[in-house]
Amino acid sequence: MTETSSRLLELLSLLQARRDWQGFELADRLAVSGRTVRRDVERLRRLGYPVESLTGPAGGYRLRAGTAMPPLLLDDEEAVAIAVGLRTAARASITGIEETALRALVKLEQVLPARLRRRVKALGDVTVMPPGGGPTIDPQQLTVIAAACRESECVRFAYRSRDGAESRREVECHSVVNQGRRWYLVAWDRGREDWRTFRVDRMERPAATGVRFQPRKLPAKDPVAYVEQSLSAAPSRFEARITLHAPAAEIESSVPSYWGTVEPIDERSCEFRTGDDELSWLAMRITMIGVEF
Amino acid sequence: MTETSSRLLELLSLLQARRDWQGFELADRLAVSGRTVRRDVERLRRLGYPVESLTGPAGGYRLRAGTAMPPLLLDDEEAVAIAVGLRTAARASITGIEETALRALVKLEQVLPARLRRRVKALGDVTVMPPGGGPTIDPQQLTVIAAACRESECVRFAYRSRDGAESRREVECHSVVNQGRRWYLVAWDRGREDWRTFRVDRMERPAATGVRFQPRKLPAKDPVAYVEQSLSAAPSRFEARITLHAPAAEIESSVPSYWGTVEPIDERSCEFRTGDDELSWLAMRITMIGVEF
DNA sequence: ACGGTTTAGGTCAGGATCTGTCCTCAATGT
DNA sequence: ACATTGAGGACAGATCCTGACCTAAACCGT
Repeated sequence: MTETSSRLLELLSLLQARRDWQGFELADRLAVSGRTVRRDVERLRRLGYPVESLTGPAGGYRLRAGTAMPPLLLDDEEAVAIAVGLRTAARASITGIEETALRALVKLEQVLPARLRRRVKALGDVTVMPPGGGPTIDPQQLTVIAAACRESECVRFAYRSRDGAESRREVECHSVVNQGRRWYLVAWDRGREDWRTFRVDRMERPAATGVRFQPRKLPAKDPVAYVEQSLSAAPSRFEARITLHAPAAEIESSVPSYWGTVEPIDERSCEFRTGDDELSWLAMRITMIGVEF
Repeated sequence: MTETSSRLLELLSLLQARRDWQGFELADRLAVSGRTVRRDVERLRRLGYPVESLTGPAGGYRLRAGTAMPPLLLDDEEAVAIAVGLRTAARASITGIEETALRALVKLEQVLPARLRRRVKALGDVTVMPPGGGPTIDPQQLTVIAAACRESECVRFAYRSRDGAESRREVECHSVVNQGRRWYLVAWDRGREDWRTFRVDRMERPAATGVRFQPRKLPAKDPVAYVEQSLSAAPSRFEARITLHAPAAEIESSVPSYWGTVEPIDERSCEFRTGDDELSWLAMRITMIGVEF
């Protein structure tokens, strides 16, 4: 019955909104008898959501952390906060959860009411970019692409390759990969009839075409490996070999591996090889290592 | 019945995990007949969650964005991503949703399984602080305090006042207020028997005592107003009056109001009054305005 | 130690609901 | 035009839900 299910959801919502509830309060809110509340609590427990209870005065019910995530029942404000938080997390490139944040964001955006989506957008526009700049990535673009990957949908966009040549592409999205501060789309290019990786910040107005496709098998162990191999295949415009006055082991542990390779010279210094298309990024990267060179 | 309710939740979960589903797929996954799936979809619709459907080949079901937020059904990864995103959002002090992010975080942390909480903590520890430093705020502390506010629970902590004096406090939490890059707790100090505001970054090891209290009436319109009035009552150590070479209106719109006050001098310049305890923050604030002075 | 409060849960009866089956209809893409 | 897919009415049997009533157990404050 609709009645019972929605009441269970409402009960869950109440238990998330405040920590402690007494039985009669819940019975009141849900407009049922106390006996039914007890039965509902039992139902929730059977569904795997641990509802604690204490007897005696000052007793009551409380939703504890369990082993599985219960469905999160959010109000408008909270939904907006989560959307904004995820956008910044996906853009941050520091925490190591960008891809998951993106996945969660796609899920959220799918069901985010329009009025809330507007608010998220407004807040996102105000957001200050972290100093240092660099190519900005539009989280909106990212979610469009990630959603297309999830749904096996084709995407059309204009692409500006590294040498500045513009082209129009239509691709079968496979996956989205985050590498340091950059996002890449791994996809089957329908025009070229081959696999390609695209830098998301070089894409212009990506849009899902609505056409579905049968997922193909990627010629690599996983998308991350594929991106890595195509990146190393395409050499950078600038390359650097730097002697760092620090042990190789120390550098290796403190510097992300995709920045470059480290080779020991002696006990107290090592050689660091790296490259980039932008000289300023290269310089910044080296200074951020923070050792003598 | 447990069966029906959990099936509805699972259906909702499936509809969030992928966009398009055919009836027989859902029937298969849920181990019920197609007729029951149709009935379940109808139930969801009656609960306010808009499930679209298309007939014919290539038809199927799809959960659309509606007017209300459906319960979010997250897997472990996504829950961690959201928790981390909210922590950074609460700490960012740039988007204007810090307090709501904190509220959502409290709700999430209440039900976050222990193994996920560990992962969030590990990720949070790695997180790089934004350059510029400043007193760091532990999101963990914030959630403890915010939860105490929500539950009307007392909190005990050691406090280091501005002049360096240490004291132990036990307070009845009223609310948490974000002002620019700072967080304040508005609370009734049980020892002093009066209202106080505490800077969260000056608090040491806050912990809920478990004691509940009857909420008192705050002697101000709202907590934000209270914090503002107690901040202006406690003058800063350094004060500055700066002549800016830009119209007053422009400054007012581009600078947060809590930084200071703006008074026009003539059409092309204005006076900006501000103050802070730390000279370096004051300097940074002025340079961040980004106009001649 | 005791009484009051609060949750736990068994039982019962009547009513409501759910499910699968069967069938017909409508929409849509090939 | 046809095959596919969703919509939904009808039915029968099984199941479940709810409120009422009652007893037990845990717990707090006095």
